[in-house]
Amino acid sequence: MKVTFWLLEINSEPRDGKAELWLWGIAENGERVLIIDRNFVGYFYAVLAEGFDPAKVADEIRKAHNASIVKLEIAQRKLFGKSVQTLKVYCKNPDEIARLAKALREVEGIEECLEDDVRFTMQYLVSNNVVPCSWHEIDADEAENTLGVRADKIYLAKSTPKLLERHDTPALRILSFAMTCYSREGSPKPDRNPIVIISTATSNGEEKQFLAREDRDDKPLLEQFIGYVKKFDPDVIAGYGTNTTDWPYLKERSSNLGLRLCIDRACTEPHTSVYGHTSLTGIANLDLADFADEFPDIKVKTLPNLADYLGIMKTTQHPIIEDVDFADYWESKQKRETLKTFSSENARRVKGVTAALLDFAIQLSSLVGLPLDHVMTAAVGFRVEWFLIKHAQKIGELAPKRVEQPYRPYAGGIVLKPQAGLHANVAVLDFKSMYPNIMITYNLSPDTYVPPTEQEPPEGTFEAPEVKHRFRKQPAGFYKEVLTYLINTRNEIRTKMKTTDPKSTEYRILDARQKAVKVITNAAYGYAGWTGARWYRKPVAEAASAWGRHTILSAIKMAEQKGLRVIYGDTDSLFVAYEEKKTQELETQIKQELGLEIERDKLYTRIFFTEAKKRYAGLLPDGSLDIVGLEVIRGDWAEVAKKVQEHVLEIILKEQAPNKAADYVRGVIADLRQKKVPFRDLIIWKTLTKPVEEYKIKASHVEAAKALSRKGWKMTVGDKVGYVILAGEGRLYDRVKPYVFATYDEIDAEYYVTKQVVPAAARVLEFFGITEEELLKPQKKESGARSLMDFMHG
DNA sequence: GCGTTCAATGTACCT
DNA sequence: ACAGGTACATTGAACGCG
Repeated sequence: MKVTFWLLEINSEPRDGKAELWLWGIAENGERVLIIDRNFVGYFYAVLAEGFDPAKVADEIRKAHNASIVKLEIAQRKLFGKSVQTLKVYCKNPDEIARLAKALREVEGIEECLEDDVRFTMQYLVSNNVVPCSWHEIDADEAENTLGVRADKIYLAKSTPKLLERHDTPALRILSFAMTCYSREGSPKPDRNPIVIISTATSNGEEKQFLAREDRDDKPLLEQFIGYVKKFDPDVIAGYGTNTTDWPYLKERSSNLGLRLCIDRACTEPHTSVYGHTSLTGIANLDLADFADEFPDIKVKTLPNLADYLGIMKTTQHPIIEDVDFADYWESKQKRETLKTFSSENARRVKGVTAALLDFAIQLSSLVGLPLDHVMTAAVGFRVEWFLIKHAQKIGELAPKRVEQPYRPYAGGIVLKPQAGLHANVAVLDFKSMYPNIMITYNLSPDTYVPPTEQEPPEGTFEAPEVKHRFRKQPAGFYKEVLTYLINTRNEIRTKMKTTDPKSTEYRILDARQKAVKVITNAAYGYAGWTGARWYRKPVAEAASAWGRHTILSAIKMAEQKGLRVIYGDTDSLFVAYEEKKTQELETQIKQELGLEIERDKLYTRIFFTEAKKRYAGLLPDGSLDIVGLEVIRGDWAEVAKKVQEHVLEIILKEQAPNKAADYVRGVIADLRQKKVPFRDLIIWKTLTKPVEEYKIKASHVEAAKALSRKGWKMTVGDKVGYVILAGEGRLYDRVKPYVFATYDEIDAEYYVTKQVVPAAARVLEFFGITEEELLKPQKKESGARSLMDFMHG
């Protein structure tokens, strides 16, 4: 019979010395189905050296390794665009692939073995064009559920799933949860600290809370939670920080209490898989902490901050409780209620964030071909890479080996020195997807690269400026094909969106899909220059940036010839004193002469530049402020300084009143000294970028991290450490305390005045003749301050 | 021995 | 574990002084 299903998850299971694939899906009628495919045989390619007879080499191999080999095929493939003769070696047991490939590398006539490093499930997906989070049709027989798995129907595959052209998503059952542990000695340890609360919120609107007993016995809690998950039978389980914290904790805690944490659909325990993430058989396990990385605006990546940022739950209205206070809250009768509320709100936050971001994750998964629960944990480079591998398969290109490459940096984009000060009517002209378009235009790709030793091919080459790397004009290279496909696809989606109701589900999915396509498109250049990439070729990235520099420099020349004043520029953007006609002419000329499109992005009513590059603030016609690079948008400055600088910029850009701004700053300084500024505005956050013991110098955030460590808090690389500066003698790093341990009385207000507020304000005001010293003087000084017109350009 | 100078270190940002 | 270009604060050793 024919079964139409949407692929949620995939895993492989050993069976009789072979392996079968389990495809977990949702059928059109809403049934949860497991399709077992026993027909797929894993393989790898043995690339033949030139001049060897494939048949003879194949015979040799058969003789030596007959037991492990199911089938041997002679296959013509491409490697970096070059035609190669290969033997496709099918192995009975996928576990033997790596071993056999290693053995075959020693065989005479075999140059290299490829794709032996692609995991079995991924090989199945890629080679059959089976795509996660997409619909397929398959010919299958229904089988009895003798496996004890949780599925409405089980089928045995009779054919390969056939991908269908549709992008809708079935209604998924989603379980969101949040967990709270009790510990008096820092980070909870599963061998001694109980889980006291687990809160859940499901997609069907149910909310539950599981509590430890009064004696903090959490065995019943765990049993109830496990039972509840089984009963609800989710397709997706979402949480925050679950891969690193919750799942390992739940697993170890269960085991210590003599319980088995079998909540997945095969009734096995969660297993740690590649990328350090947790897999639940038949269920997509989503850790929203991985999603937080998609939002650079969120500086301190916590669940409440993520939910706040997405407008799901404001931290101002639903206050957070710090980890260090959990034990106290649990022990007090009254506070425990607050903690319980906080916990259920966290489950609700998880639910809200999941609802907001799942569309994107699903579309990214279906675009790059990685299963849903892997795609968000995968680093950007791997997302691009899987997309490329999927595409390579379609055109008979082999996935090259990842080869250890020495890191050799190369020149990047050009940044112009800005014309410092205030400007009115400044337009930003941006090159549209500059690097992808350059790669397409000049056919930059590993397979089109012509090394210096090679002769000029008859079809001719594009030669990059400065670096002189050459690329064949024909045929279209791998990157060119992929990027063209991506750009066309995005345009098609965006065209379709124009005729779709913006409130419809379809529109939402299209928008998520075009975003996913954009992410992959924009990451392709970086991928090409990443030494870890399978398709790494330094000249490709180096040529792209060289052409980028050439392009922007040419554009500047053209602008200036037209009398357009260029105020600033960075890599692919030009800031010009806006003149409509000249700007339009420039757009046309650039399109004609450089073959690249530039578009007018923003038009600033006024814009302020410091002397420094990459730092400015502009006022848009709608009255909003765009602040770039300055302290306001940096996560490692105290909030008090950021607020002051933002307000100063607003006064400057909107009212052009530096003295008013200075008075405002003096007011905040006075508040600070009187301790009227909220404590939370004094916290400084910095990331731990390496293990504490590896630092060569004493740094404030490292000292704060050590203090947390001493109290039992586990500090790991990537953690953000929040600390405050205390009054006292000595080096800064000696006057640091994690904010969760500090009281307001200990604070060194003077530090925040002289090292935070004043420098942040002076960064802007110094251009208007107001120095740090003047800001520190209690009274405003009328004389000497010049009129703003003296600072205005044009 | 003490203050000053400056390269090194570290973080976070921009495109 | 996608690229390079940039600003800035703080540390800590070298430096200068005499």
